[in-house]
Amino acid sequence: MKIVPRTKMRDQVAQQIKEYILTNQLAPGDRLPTESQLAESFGISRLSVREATKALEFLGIVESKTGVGLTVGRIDMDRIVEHLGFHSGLMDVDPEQLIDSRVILETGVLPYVAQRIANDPMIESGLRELIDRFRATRELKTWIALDIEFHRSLLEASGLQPIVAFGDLLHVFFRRFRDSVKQGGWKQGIESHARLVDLLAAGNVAKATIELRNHIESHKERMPPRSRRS
Amino acid sequence: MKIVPRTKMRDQVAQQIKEYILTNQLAPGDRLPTESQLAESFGISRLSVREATKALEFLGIVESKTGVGLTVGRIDMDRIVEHLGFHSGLMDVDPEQLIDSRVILETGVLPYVAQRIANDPMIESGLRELIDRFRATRELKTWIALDIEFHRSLLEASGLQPIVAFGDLLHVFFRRFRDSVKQGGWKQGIESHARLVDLLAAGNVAKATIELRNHIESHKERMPPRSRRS
DNA sequence: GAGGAGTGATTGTCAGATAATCTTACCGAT
DNA sequence: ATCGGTAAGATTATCTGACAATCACTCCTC
Repeated sequence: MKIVPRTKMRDQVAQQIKEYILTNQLAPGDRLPTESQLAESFGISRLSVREATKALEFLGIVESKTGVGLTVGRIDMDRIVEHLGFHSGLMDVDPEQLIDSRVILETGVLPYVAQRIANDPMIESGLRELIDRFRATRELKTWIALDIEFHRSLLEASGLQPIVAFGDLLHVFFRRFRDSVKQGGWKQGIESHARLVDLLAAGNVAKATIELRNHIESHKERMPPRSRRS
Repeated sequence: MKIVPRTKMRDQVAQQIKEYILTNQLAPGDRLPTESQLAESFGISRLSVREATKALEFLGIVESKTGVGLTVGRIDMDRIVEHLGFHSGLMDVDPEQLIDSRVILETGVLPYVAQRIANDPMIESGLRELIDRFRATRELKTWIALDIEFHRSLLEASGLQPIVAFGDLLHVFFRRFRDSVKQGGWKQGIESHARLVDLLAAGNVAKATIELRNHIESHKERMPPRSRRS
């Protein structure tokens, strides 16, 4: 009788590979042992090692190139977000929570954005250029793309990488509702964005916060037909 | 010369499996074709299918049970966070950005927390119980654990699932510096937490925000020995 | 009718082999 | 002597076939 590996073999292997990287202080690009060496050192077949490495490669933790070997992967948030986004159709997050979370992130960065605008005029001109492109467009499709880009640029303007990553993640969940948002305020949105940048450039963070919060929360009214929560 | 399969076989397979789930509108728990069936329908060997499914399983998109088959997986944010957290040792995020991001998340939820405290006394008592345990402990190790739990409970008290998930993610990045934080204010931290709950219970969000911001930012002074940025 | 043994289906793991691709070193031509 | 190409070695990519482990279900027995 064996208390056996409740955890599957490949998970253990994946864990060991990760620990190997950590204990040896490997940096992205560094080489890992070959599949055969790993298999031998772990005392398992090469196939199990492969399944583990393939899974890790899928996550971007390692990279494998034919004829070269395994290397430690570079961070690749996009890849994670892509796969996570797949779940957006499956997981039911309360739409209102998504909006509230967005409010927290975007209004939270405003003080930092205002400060960086004061020190670097390029940031303001970048945002204003986006608004000009807003006013030029007539197509709904491009308008949506610009809207996404604007809000992302806002987060980027804070210089806080983690927040930008969180924003990307949130956005993926939002895609699910994108259709229901389209009928909403259009020109209204443009002017709101413009006012926001004006207020930020003037250093009026308090009013900018109110402006942005109203802008985002205006989505609440026209988003959830109903939420089917258990 | 062939422009041919730039993308590796298993990535194509993984993509096709994901599309299969989408086009057939499968919900978590629904069964997928067997590995053999997938292999045959894709015209490849079962092993390649396996590598794809194993990778997807690693991400939590599918689940496989011996003797049963493949089923569509349920969302598992913890799993993603676990693997993402691994990158924290590799990617060098500016410690100051981590702190700023924390400030945004935790102060951002305070209005929601205050509102929920007003409606549900259980939330306040939960936080106060944590503080009591703070005062009872003498060990640094448990103190750190409690500190983590307190800040997580704060985010949870907002009822915003996405923000809690982001907080978990941030926390993983923080682990790297945990050692350097330990010498910092100890009793000081307890009292700060206590004051925070008092202010929230009184509905004074503005002062609570200031209290929390100061508390978190106090870490800045004793965190970064140096950052080796390229 | 209920419970247990058996059977089939499916995944888990292994071994071995061949193809594709990259690195490196060697060798020849200029 | 230097440059370029080619061949050999190394390593991953993929396939074939097989056997073990586990689970669901049926059927048989009591």
